[in-house]
Amino acid sequence: MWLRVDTRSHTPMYQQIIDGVKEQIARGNLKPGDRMMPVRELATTLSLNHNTVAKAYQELEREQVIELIRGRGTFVSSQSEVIDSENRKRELRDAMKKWLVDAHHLQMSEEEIMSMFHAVVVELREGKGGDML
Amino acid sequence: MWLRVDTRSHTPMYQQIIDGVKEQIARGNLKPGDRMMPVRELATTLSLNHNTVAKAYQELEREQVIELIRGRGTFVSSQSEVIDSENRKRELRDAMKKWLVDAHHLQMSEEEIMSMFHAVVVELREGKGGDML
DNA sequence: TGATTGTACTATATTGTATAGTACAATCAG
DNA sequence: CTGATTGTACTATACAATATAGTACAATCA
Repeated sequence: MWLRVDTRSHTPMYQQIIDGVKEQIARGNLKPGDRMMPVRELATTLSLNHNTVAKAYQELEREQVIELIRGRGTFVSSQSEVIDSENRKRELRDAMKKWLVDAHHLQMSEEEIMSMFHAVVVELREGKGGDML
Repeated sequence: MWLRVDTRSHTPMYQQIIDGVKEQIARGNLKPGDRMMPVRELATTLSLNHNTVAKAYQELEREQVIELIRGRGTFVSSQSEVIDSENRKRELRDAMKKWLVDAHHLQMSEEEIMSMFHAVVVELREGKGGDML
């Protein structure tokens, strides 16, 4: 079906859910208005506690990626974000810097870095067959 | 002088030290053979416990970025890494994917993404005036 | 009404992070 | 050799983040 979490990973499970949902939206596998799995159902599917899933969903709502409606369910937001974009772009820029520093430490040339960058761009642009959600 | 840590940040202080040292090496402000601050001195400078700094240094040594010599001090490694590069490149690729998904969620166009990417590359290439170390 | 769904608690356990203090070992300058 | 410096290695402690478990409540809808 869809999302997988890695229990052994160092990144928290609720964070993995957040990342996975965002990725599926980015891939177009989840579209605005789509209804998502209920917290309890996703929890049992992933062998997690429903509170953990709820935490992920609530963070996604805080970021305006999804909308939580009690009694009805969870839906992908129609205008996923827009807000807060300046702050988040600054964070993005910092993340990119850190990424490049690590790449430099791997002695990657600018050409190597560029080609890896483009490869991932292409993978995301056409690869609907993701392995996450 | 050099490195700063943000106590309120969610990223661990020892991790901030690791990132900062790597960045300074990437910038060329720290060169192979350079002697680094002793753990106790850096600890008091940053108002941290010496064990926290030692942990950061030991992780940097594990990654072969620096060399720790008891009684003498800490030195930037002459051949900083090379090892383990395949695994680390895979991690890098994953990080890049996550980054691009986030960028997509900020509704950044490929052109915007590219220009941010290049801006950071240039900043790292010529910007000796970093604010970290 | 009854099932489903999100929400909100409390309690508990585990892990990562960081501090504090102490002690030891290797190195080097004097 | 002495003494200071430096990295290393413990123990103990505290705190926060993460996750589980269980329960209960509120809104929605068939």
